[in-house]
Amino acid sequence: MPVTLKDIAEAAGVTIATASRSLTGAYGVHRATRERVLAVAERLKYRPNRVARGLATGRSHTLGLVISDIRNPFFAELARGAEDAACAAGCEVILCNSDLDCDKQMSYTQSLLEKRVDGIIMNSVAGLSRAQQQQLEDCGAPIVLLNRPRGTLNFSTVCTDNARGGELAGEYLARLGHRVIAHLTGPKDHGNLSDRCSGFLKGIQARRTGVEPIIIHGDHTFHGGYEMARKLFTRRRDVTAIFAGNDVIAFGVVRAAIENGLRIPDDLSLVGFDNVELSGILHPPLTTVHQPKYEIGQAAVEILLRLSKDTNGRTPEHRLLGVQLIERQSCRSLKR
Amino acid sequence: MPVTLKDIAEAAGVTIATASRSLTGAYGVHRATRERVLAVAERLKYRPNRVARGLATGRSHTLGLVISDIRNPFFAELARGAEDAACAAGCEVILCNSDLDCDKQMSYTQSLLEKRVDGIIMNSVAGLSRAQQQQLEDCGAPIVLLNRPRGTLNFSTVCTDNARGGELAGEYLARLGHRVIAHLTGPKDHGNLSDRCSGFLKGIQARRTGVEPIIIHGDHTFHGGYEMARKLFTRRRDVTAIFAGNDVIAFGVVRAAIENGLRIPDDLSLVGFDNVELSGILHPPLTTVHQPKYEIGQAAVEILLRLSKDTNGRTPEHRLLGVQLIERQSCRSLKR
DNA sequence: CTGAAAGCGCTAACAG
DNA sequence: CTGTTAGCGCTTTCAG
Repeated sequence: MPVTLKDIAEAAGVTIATASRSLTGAYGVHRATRERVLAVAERLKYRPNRVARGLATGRSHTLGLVISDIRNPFFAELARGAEDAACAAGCEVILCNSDLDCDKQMSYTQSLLEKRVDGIIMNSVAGLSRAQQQQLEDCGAPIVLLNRPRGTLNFSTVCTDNARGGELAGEYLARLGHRVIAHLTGPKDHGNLSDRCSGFLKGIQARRTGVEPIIIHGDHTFHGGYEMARKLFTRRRDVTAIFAGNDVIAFGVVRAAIENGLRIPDDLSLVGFDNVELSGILHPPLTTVHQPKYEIGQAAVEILLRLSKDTNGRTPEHRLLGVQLIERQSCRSLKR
Repeated sequence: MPVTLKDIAEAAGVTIATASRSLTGAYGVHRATRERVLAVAERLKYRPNRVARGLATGRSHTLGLVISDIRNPFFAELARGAEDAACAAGCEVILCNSDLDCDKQMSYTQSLLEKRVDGIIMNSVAGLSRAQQQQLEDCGAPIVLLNRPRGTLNFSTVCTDNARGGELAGEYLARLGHRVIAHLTGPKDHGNLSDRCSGFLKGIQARRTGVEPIIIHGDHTFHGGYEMARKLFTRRRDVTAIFAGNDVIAFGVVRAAIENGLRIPDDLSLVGFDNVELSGILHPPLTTVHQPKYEIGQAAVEILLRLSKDTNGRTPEHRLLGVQLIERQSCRSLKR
């Protein structure tokens, strides 16, 4: 049976009120008594019951992290950033894998709210019905989203500048002299990927440079990248560069290229997006747009922590994090 | 202000006791009243406060997962298995990254215990002092370890059969006709890796086959693999095969091989361990020992859940999960 | 500065 | 079958 506040109060010859005050470091306790209490607590190896404390204070010092899948290295890195930031602030993080399934997302958030978490980080609410989104908005706990949703929702957001990232990739390939550039991306309505796509179109400046963009939609997975690339190779042998919507798609492209006897970068230039750890390891090392994944997680937690303090004025906060083109060895210039 | 049990009791014209009984589905409630309560709860969108429930019942329906780093794909997969199993049982998982730092490990478990988690999954307690280990043993909550510690500790364990995995790798390479085989592994005292090493030595059956094993210790990371391989290549040009202690080490070997102009599998055969997703994507696809990562996570949660029920007879449970050699294209036979 | 007492929201005997 | 009554362990007024 764990030792409780009552135990240490008795042992120290005070009431549990002063014991509590001493332990929580509140003002208004004689120094001597506080030290006495602390000593007893130490001796008895007292461990406060945070469940009880949570019930009394209404704050659980716990955050919820609802992502699609922790096995996705992007989210693993993000989760690590979030967890480090939470840990530094004395909070814990509950991990939830939603697979972007609406029902799972809703039931996870429901459970988290029942546990009275101080805030929730979520992938995206794009797939949810309007009613579900509304339900989340007035759930009481602050929520930060990992994309930039259209519409004026009452959520905070942390997101990398996807449009700018796409633009960087487009500019870069156009500058290298590529004139037929394919962009392999995910489904049309995927917020982040769509932003990368429009950024890419802006970046190539087709009117001025005469670059022909080929946009292909598919699964934003390794297999999806592989399939999209395979089809592309049979249809358009004149493509000299590909911008993949993310690194994993790019890896699929690499595989398809190898199978088609295309060499990277000699026959085909390739740019990814994310800069997952693997991208630097792969052969050839992938040129890609770096996304500050760890920092996204950190920022989301910071926002949540701040928001969970002012219970009154909860103005949502929005952060757009910068991107960076990491030039490695998967692209070559077509200019002599 | 969230609606409480009291609210719905009043609205339904019963006491909170019957309300509670109706909601928790306990026996001894008239069907009609139960349904009335349920209807009211539904209408008022009642959400039980699990913190309060936890305080009253002593069970939090929360598990702690203390691993070294979620960015390690091995742990990500394991975490996913654990989370899925927990979710299916109506539990949540708190994620903690310890970096295998003793202090962090202890303070995380401390916090988890203060939150009254129903159980904890831990990487390993090998680095902890005897006193710290003892402290964990009588912490009250069941703990399952992800390795097979020496000594008779009061912990449960879930672990893959590392020795058998090493043996499979050794047998395989010897059978292909390799006669000088290097094993690149981590520090000497790393339980799991040591088991793989001894398994490997058993597998090659040096006495019968005449295989010469070369054991090299280093960092069990990409960089470590790269460094160990580089040194090896300068010292022993007669090595024709390498068994890497894990896939990440193997990736480092691949990189070093490329830089040294060695082709895999033509000039060098390579076997990994773990079968991380990447290993099938890499070029050439890596032959490796498959470890059921997802299942480890699942099994650990199952054990914890079972143990957290019988508060009395808590006999630790030990599970050793099978391994499998996944033959891909990173090895070749030296026999004609 | 410290004690007494009222909750936080829910569960679980124990009566009726 | 339902109500009454104690708590669970801690925080936090409100008095003294």
